[in-house]
Amino acid sequence: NVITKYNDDGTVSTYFDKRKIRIAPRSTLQFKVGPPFTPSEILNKVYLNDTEKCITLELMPRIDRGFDFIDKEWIGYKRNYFTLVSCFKFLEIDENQLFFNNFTFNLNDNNNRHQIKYFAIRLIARCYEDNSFMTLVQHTAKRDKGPQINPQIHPLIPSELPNHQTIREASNVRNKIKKKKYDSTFYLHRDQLAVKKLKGILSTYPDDEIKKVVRYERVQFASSIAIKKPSQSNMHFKLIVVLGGVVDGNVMSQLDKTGNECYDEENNTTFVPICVRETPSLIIRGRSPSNYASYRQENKNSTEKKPVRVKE
DNA sequence: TTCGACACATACGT
DNA sequence: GACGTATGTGTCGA
Repeated sequence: NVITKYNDDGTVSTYFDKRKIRIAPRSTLQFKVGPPFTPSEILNKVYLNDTEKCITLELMPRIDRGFDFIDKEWIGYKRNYFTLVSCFKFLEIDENQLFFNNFTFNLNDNNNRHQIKYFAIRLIARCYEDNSFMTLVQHTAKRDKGPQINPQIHPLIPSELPNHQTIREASNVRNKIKKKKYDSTFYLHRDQLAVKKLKGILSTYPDDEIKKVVRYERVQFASSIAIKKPSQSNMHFKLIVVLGGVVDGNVMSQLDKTGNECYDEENNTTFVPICVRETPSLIIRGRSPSNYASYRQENKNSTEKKPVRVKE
């Protein structure tokens, strides 16, 4: 009933069917590495400074909660949270060089160059069959008592992806000392840099606290989405991580090949996709009692069977 | 049948 | 170890 798999960092992912087994909500077994992503698909080239030299960007996303591998399919639950984290890297440039060099990056649109103000990542969901957009929502730890938002575009600098265990450990930290411990893993504080005057791309990020890792936590598919097709067969979904460059003005029509709405009217900037990675086909189980371990078929003598509970 | 709202349960973090 | 927190899911009723 349970499949276990060792992660790169020695932690274990346990995949189990919630129709058969119930695991406590705060159990660490709820954390597990999800499906592998497709290789990067490049949508726009990035040029270094004013040269013709192209820079290769590598996206490194990982799912750390919410998807189980059951009967060769990746399964999530509409009512439950998932966690997706991501970083990115330049293949040709060590991230530490960003601090000592005045690198700028550009996108080409025919003969026009657009200087990238900052790199950013966004998360979207689509229907696997017809590519239509699926709304995602994010809660705070307060859930019903807090606000509900759509996953945002997050400015980001290149970094290593923290391992699965680190994401687990840092998921609900309030303690100051612990926060400090993880700070350099997740943030660069531009205002605390020793560099006197920044000139390169770091100077055009919107805030002094710059993320090194995007963490989409407490994400769910919107409760209103349909899980089944009219034929009653399962709908399939995919999660898509997009790395983009944010540039001034509205250049979406020329450079966006993904159909994303990415012009930000308020700031008059455009998120231009650079590369994307997608999950394989995902199934989302709905709220039907048949998707839970407490479910018992009528007129069967199985009523004495209780759902299996796993204690640690 | 589906969904929002509220409730309960239980391991985690402090 | 007590207490508050976070989150899977049970349930009610529109």
